[in-house]
Amino acid sequence: MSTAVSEERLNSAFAALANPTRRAMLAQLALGEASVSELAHPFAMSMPAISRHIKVLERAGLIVQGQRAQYRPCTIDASPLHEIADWTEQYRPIWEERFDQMDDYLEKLQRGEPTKNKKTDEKDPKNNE
Amino acid sequence: MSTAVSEERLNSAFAALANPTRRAMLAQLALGEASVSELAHPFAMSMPAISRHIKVLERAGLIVQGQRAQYRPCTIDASPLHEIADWTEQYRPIWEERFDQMDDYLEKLQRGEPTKNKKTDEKDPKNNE
DNA sequence: CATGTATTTAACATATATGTTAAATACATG
DNA sequence: CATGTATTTAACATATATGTTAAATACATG
Repeated sequence: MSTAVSEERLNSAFAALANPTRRAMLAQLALGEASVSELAHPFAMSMPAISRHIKVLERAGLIVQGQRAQYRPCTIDASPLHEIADWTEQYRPIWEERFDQMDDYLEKLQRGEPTKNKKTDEKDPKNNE
Repeated sequence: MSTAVSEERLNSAFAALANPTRRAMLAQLALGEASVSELAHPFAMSMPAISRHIKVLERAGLIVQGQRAQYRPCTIDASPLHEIADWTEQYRPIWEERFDQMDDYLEKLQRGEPTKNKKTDEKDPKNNE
């Protein structure tokens, strides 16, 4: 029951989130279910465009689309966000510059990728700014 | 000194991370600085392709590229990852299904987007699985 | 069942992403 | 300075992303 976070799932989730319209839609869905038209409302964009943004979110597993009369109510599914959060947290020691806590971090990385462990003895990651 | 996380920065960071080659490069850079060729090594891909992946990471602010003789050593800059982590954390109450803790969350969202606060009274976000 | 409302699909245009090979550039060095 | 090593740029091909308008589909309802 650990993290079977496939590369593919990260690909599609990151790609879906790279678009501000889709992030705004997610933000709205965080407030509760919404129909396609409701999701469309804030945007100066045709319905087909909206519909496709929704499809992208759905294929990324970020939303689920139901069916109620002629409406397709959308609800958020945050599990891909959870996966992204976990993925990102691996790098926390870096942005916090806590190189002492890097060990667990390196282990985690190595599980996913047998890199050949090079010069980790560098200390200042931004010396040419 | 709060979070001036522009939409643009999120766009470029998410887009950069949507590619598994680039995520693998970041993972390697987390182990320490690496040259372009070193970053290229794990991949069956031409140098120009590698070079462009690096440019994408650089434009997203995820790496900084130096200059040492004919090498362009790359170093990670995790701040966009920090921003993504922060952005993602907003949704934690949702994937943890802690709707009681949703309040702070909603505030945060509302700051970025004056949504018209609809039916938050729904409880089961995945009723059609 | 004709009509209205909600949504998707088709067909298209354009931009961006991702890769290639060949050539250019930049530096180090005998 | 000729040559080798590292990297980028040019020119190109192809796929995917993002948007449009027009038409189709699906359901509700007088």
